[in-house]
Amino acid sequence: MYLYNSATHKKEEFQTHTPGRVEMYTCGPTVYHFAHIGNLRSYIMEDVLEKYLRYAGYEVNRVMNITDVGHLTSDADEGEDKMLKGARREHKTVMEIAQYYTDAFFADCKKLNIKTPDVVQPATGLIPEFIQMVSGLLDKGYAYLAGGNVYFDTSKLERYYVFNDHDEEDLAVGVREGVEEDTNKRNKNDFVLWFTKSKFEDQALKWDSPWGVGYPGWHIECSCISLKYNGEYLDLHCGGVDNAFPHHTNEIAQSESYLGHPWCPQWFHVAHLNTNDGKMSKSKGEFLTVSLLEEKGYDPLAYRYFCLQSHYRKALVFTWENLDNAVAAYQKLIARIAGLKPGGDVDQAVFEQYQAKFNQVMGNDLNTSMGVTALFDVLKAKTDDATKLALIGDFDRVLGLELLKKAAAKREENAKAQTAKTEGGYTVTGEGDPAIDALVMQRYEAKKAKNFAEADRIRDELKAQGVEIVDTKDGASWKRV
RNA sequence: GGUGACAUAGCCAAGUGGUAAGGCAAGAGUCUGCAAAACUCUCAUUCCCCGGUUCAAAUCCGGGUGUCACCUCCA
Repeated sequence: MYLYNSATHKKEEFQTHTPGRVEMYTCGPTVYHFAHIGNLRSYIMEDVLEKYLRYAGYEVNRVMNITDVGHLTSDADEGEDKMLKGARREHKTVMEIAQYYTDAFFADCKKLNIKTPDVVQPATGLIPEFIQMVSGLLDKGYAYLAGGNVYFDTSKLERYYVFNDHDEEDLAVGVREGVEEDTNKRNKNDFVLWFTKSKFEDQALKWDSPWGVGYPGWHIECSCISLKYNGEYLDLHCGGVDNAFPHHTNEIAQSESYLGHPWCPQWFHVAHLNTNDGKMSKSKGEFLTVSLLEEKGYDPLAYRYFCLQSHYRKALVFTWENLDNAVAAYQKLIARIAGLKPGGDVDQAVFEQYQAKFNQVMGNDLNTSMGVTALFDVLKAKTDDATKLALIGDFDRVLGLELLKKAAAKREENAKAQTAKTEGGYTVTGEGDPAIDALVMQRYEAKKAKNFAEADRIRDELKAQGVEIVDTKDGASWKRV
């Protein structure tokens, strides 16, 4: 497969350290609040990537961290810990908050059909390992103590800016009001590995360490968790684009300095979900969650479809109109699949032909938009329904839209309609409610008498009850919607 | 100020040098008393702009412009 690699700025053939096996790491959520649908876009695309890798025959070991400590609102030893902020907002302990939002995160993932990673590791569960790594970096001379904190010395590296061509001189520090430069730092981009001194005194979670009681910096957790569960050679690291600098840059600095050899050659960055005025963000206050979509009557999987229609490396603009567009497309797709008749033999030649095409587009930098198009191509293909259903089921192992399941449910719903009444060649089919059958028949009588006002009145009355009439060739059918 | 990504119809988009896929929306038709649903058809001489290379450019090169992101915590 070919994947765009943000470390080299090129599309490259995907390679693994151990043939056939992918060591994959994905940055997980900071569990101080609900994930918004912009956050979830990344997890959806990573999920599709993981599923495609498995589909393509790789064995995948996917690791994800849960940031439940040490995530400052700023890198400059300033501001508040996000976890603590969340806890204070809700009058709960930090650990209660972490558990609550971790559960909420995975509940959202489930609704979006995002597979839980093979390993999920909360940062607070690995403190001794963090300390060991920080000690190692100090021993090797890559870190220094200043003002009570341990910092990573970026000047010790030959190449620190791996994702872009920053010139240290040009980096703006404290761009935003209220962020002060940390004067303990020797270089502009040095970052904290371990805090013992913080400007806020009531940090809830603290651990003893060789440098005093404190807590880890944000970046160390990902390096350390990956090292523990993926081993010394990581194949693929994923995350949102905003993490490329400084978070991923710092991870590389730490990991390679500690290990003494190259660490992860391939980086997969997902672009943001934007609103009309820039990216969706928690710091802006209002944000959309999966629950909110559900409250508004949206199927979370329609949002997944919305994301798949676009490419992961392209900013996607969220508007309700765009989502409605996706909902219509998703529902039509399901309705068309529901119209296919299950059973019968699969035409192997046709199956392989279409499968190869799907494989090719998905293997081309995860072209999900073309992957979705492949579904429509199958529907239009000149082959039998059994083959079409088999292909759709096969593609959906990667796309994760639960197409067969939804189509089967729809088919079942349609089957509930049973012949209820036939009079004078006019057949009313419905879900088995004689009262409604009678009304539909009354409407027919009114139509026959050219009393269209009455006929429309009955249609409106049924609609108010949530019953939809569909006129057919020789009668009418109704269903509850 | 620096760095990076992106720019194709009303919207989401494919396209990786050979003459603009697909989906949604819209319009027309069939059906219908009308509507809905369904089905059929239509819908970019042109790909942000200006140059260049080439028999041939949305695709390659140079120069602009615009949008977004990162340099603060964010997916």
